[in-house]
Amino acid sequence: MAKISDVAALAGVSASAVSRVLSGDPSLRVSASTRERVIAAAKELAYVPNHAARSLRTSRSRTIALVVPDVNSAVFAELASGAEDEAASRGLAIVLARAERLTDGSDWLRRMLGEARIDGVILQLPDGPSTIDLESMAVGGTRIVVINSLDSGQFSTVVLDDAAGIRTAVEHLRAAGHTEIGLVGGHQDSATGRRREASFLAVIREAGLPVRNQWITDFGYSGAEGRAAMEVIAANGAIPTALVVANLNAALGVLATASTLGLRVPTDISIVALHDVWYADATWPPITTVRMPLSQLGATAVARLMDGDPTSITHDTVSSPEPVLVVRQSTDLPRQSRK
Amino acid sequence: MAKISDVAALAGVSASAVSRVLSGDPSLRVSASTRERVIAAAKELAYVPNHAARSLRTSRSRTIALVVPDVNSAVFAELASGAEDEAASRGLAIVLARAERLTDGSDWLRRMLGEARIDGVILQLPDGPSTIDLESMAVGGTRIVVINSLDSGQFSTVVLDDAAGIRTAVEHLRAAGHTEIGLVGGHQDSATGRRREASFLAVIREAGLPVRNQWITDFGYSGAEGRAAMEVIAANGAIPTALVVANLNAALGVLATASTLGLRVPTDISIVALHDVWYADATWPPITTVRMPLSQLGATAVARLMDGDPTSITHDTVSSPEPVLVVRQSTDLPRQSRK
DNA sequence: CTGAAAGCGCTTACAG
DNA sequence: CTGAAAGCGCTTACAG
Repeated sequence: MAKISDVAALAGVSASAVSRVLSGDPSLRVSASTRERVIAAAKELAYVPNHAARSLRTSRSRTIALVVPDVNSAVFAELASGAEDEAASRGLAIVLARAERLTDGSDWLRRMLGEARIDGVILQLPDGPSTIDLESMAVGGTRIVVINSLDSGQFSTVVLDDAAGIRTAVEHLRAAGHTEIGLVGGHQDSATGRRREASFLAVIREAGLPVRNQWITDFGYSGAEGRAAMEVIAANGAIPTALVVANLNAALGVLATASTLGLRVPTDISIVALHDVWYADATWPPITTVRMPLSQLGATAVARLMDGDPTSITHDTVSSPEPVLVVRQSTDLPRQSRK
Repeated sequence: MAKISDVAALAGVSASAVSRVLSGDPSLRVSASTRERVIAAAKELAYVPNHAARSLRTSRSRTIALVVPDVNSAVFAELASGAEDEAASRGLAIVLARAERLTDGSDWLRRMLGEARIDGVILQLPDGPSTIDLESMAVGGTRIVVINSLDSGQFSTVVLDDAAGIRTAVEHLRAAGHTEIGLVGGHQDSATGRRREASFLAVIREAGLPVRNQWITDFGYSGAEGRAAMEVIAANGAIPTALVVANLNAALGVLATASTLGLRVPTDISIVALHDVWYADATWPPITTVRMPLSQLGATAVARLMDGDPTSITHDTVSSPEPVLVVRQSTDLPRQSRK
């Protein structure tokens, strides 16, 4: 590959001048013709600055890590797309890693940071009790943005507007006439889980609807945990006429177990889930969801990571575009209003 | 962060010695006590070599790009996991990119390569007519491994054993008594599409079963294309008693459209799809699949990219572990043998 | 066997 | 306003 001295030689100027012209140094006053010669020479040689050299010189890698608990998750693909687009438009590369690289005994992130290979980390904490030593990550002033999990604390955070999502789901059910509404929620030792449950309780109370503890579970967001939640709720006799499921993965488990238990959806129980995915049309019944702005979450996280003062802590909520209800066939009128 | 000269000073040796001890240079004969002092000093200072400096010196970035057409795809998550594990065990980082970064007008990959930011590329071509200028990617001896698409040509390739997968699917159907079997296949201008169709025809003919052109479609692997395929097959009057769907995404579309058209699965038609996903239990009916070794595909691609002579072209098929049939509820006896 | 020195390709204070 | 020079932190041929 051509290097900067090749461009300088072809243009008949110094390497310094080439660097400054190409980087758009505003303090540079060079004649228009010189500038053009430099640009033409760079183009002719298809010059691209060597990343390692620039990185060594500037101490910036222009690379960030995206660390997620589960590449399989319903939310990952859209999140990653949003982050990737924003990163690409800024000339950043995104390195992919699963959260297990962060658990005790793995020095993956420590190495990546120590090697100065990444400038920052976008981190989605796993649901449930954390096995990640967050403190030890805050080494050497590393920029960290925690997404879709924490919403306060010593790290910058970006979260979805969970309250708006939950409200959209509940209001859809209320509009259909439901008054007995349960929640299949996330772990209460994770911030999203607490946030979504608190939002749910607030909306239900505000509407003057009954809150029944046996209609509320907090097993978590996986399909298996959704199954467990449905089993527990069904075992309690008086089951609600509708469920809000705080995550689509769990909702698939809820659907499967409802079917196994002979509960017809939506005839016996209506189900609405947070997060829309492309295959929601192929579940049975096709599941009604609330589409959350995951792509924007990813993009915002990249922006927060790179913009502004690295030492300032910000806590953002992505509230635009608003959650959108996607009505499919898992929600209907409540049982008692049928005949 | 500590640098090599800090370690050298603490250990009382030269930077050269530190570099050689830490990199395990075999030609180095240093006293055991010196070696220990160096290692102890590096540990004490938590020394990690600066990646940019090493990269600049060695002209190796120890980073590879994983370029896939669709992060949303049913196959991506497992593929990425396998690649990531293999990469992490080799101290490589994986940069994520969607194939649209490669289409005309985008110079993303050219930049990444030109900047010497990546050592190689694992590339899954999009299904359908290629909009990617493969030739122009072969710049500066870049290592490229094309996966799950091409199986010959000027680039090294790694593919799944599509023939074994298709055979597993067909034999499951034959064992249930099906003789009228169709294929919902991929585009015939993509290599996987051709490979899977050819395998299907070979197995069907070998079994002495009839081949009917109207039972075979080649719309592609997306959910929407699966819908179109089911519509076309259903419109043809004599529909087969079973379908092999060459990709799970398409199978979800097939299921949805079968339901819309009033075709009961598996009572009226059995469906078996290539690729298993975690949410297959939540489709309706839960879909019978053939699990392909996608994780191994990813790992093998990383190995092929990094090992051996960069200029040699290899064409590999991942045939271990073998495709595994996962029987769920979308397959049953054929219609006529029911009563 | 070990260390001093060169050099990878940039950017940027500094001198002219 | 422009260029020469230093230096980012490594690795490795070379000299001793």
